[in-house]
Amino acid sequence: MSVPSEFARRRSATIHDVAAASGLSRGTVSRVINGERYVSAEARDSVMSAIAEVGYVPNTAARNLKTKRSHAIGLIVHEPHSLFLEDPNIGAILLGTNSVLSAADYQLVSLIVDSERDSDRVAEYLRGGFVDGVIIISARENDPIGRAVVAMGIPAAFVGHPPDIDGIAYVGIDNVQAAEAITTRLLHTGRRRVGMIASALDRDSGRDRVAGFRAALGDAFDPALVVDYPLYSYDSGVEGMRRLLDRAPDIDGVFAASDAIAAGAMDVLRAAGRSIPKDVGIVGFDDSAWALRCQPPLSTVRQPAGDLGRMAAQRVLDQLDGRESATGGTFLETVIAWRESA
Amino acid sequence: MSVPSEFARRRSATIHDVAAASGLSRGTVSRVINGERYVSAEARDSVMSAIAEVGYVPNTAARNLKTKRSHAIGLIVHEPHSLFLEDPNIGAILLGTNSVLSAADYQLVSLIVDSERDSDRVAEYLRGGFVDGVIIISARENDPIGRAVVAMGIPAAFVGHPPDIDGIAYVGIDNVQAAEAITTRLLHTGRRRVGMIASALDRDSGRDRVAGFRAALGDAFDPALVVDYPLYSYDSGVEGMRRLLDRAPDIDGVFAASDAIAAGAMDVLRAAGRSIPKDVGIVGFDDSAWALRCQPPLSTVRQPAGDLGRMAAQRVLDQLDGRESATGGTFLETVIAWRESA
DNA sequence: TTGTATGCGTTATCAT
DNA sequence: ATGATAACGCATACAA
Repeated sequence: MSVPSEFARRRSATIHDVAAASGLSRGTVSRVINGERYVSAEARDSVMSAIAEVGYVPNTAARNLKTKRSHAIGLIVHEPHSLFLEDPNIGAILLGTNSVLSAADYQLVSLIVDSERDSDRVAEYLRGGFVDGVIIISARENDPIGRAVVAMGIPAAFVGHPPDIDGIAYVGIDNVQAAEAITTRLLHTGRRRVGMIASALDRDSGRDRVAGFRAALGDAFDPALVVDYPLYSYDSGVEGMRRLLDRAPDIDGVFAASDAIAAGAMDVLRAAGRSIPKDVGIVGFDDSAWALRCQPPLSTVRQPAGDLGRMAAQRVLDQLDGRESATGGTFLETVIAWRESA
Repeated sequence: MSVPSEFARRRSATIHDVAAASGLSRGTVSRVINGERYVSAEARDSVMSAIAEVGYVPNTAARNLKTKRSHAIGLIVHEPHSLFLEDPNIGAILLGTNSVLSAADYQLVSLIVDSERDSDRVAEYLRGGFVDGVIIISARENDPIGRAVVAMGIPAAFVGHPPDIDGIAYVGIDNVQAAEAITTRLLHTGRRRVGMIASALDRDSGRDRVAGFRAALGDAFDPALVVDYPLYSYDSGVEGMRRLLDRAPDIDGVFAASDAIAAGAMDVLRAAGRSIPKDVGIVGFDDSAWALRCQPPLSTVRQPAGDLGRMAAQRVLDQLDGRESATGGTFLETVIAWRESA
């Protein structure tokens, strides 16, 4: 150990000091601070000026201890290193969540899980009463934190995809419907041999996109034209497009399970001398920063990431007020951003 | 008001319960929990099993109230909406900070400032004793939060660029040196007419990059070949390159103050029929996701964003232990990622 | 080595 | 409408 910082030593004004300065009791001061009824106008005034005079700020630790509420809500981001830096939706979800919580006077606290150790510490943090509720994005199946949250019964909402647990609230998009819609539009441009580069088949989102693709194709569906990779990455797109080209040189349409994948696929197509969209039409998923950077700009499914965040926050707030039970999914509409790649 | 959630009502086991279950006193239990000396092995054992038995978890609010420490450190992200989503460094800083704090068993708590209201609430949050220290990225000059932090004397470190306040710790890169280095390398490729698209001249980082550019050019510096725009964006690159081409059709080298700017400039150059790097060499700054997406890949300055985050965390930790005074800057080395655009 | 007692700053329940 | 007082769960100085 060493010298504690000067900050830690400092004592700031308490209700006690305010009471002394105003000549009223601590009870009355507390009532004024919490805006309760049954306080005279004059009492309120003198308390207010006493507060200003002594520079009082409420001590949250004490208040939390007493009320068992922290007025803070945690947002747990559980992404592997690389994806975290690349995923365009995380930032938007964050901002959306923050806007709703901010309006309700809750403090958003984001917690990053980047290691086993983090996982444990975050679980501890949650149990410590630092937060009244929690939003979890991109939970894995079999996630220890997810299970801890359920076990504790803390108000929560998952965003991204439904977890493998019952009795939990979640918000997401309808991946089946969205995939089917954009594939259908791709078909309407006259494509005959359409393939898919799928990804993350260990998650509902990944599986559902394949299901939608298949539904759109109907009888024309050919399993040989679907390849899949674990990660929604540019590299997966490169690999996948090569395989697809190998299997079906006459391919004229591609549905990529993410924009990053589409970007990789497009570079391979270009290198193979195919022109887009003349020879091959391609569509993606996410409407991320990749989409506009592609040449030509990519047609893609827009995820309402901000709304996802807002909705998740709202659902936690509702549970907090006992207005809602912690169960069931909410699905938000996606829209297709139709550009020049198909 | 409405029905409070069931969670809020729940009471979990306390030290009291553990004491009862183990037949020891609350004091001894507390000592075991905090790993203090002077506890017998048998006492420790029975406390441990009692903890497991009753499912005890420490109440952080109570502990904070008593110790005046929260073992949490805040990371304040103060970026305008759009930049927040685009800036590639923020995620890396976040991860770097988290790794150091995690190892020291501190919980990182990220706070987003996205509105005036947020600003106030975050200040309140800091005063509430939720965090023992704070890291602030991309603070503005005249930032109310920055001033609040200084006024409270809470251990802090700024990352990104030095604030306009004295007696504060900050970490950053040497923008002058980095800009000079990459411009020099650009000149060594034989360029004669080299321009710059500058940005954010209201911040040190922006001004320093111009200074470095100028230093590298020496007598060859021509003010007419420097254009500037408020935002480090793709659009600034498009605009800037058009102006530069207008003023100096014979331009053969460009230093863009960010990768996004470089990307915009490259698209304009291509549209104007200039080949890169044959006709014009171009370099950027940041080594962001843009750099690899450019055609050809962009030569650029790599910011050690992860290290910046780690260093900032370390400096806060040092202040917390009284090991360091809260003042002075730390500058980290940049490296140049030399690719094909120049 | 262990137990006892006190206080951290609030809110909330009583009287008044 | 206001004032006294008892918790909240913990750490710690002191006594044993």
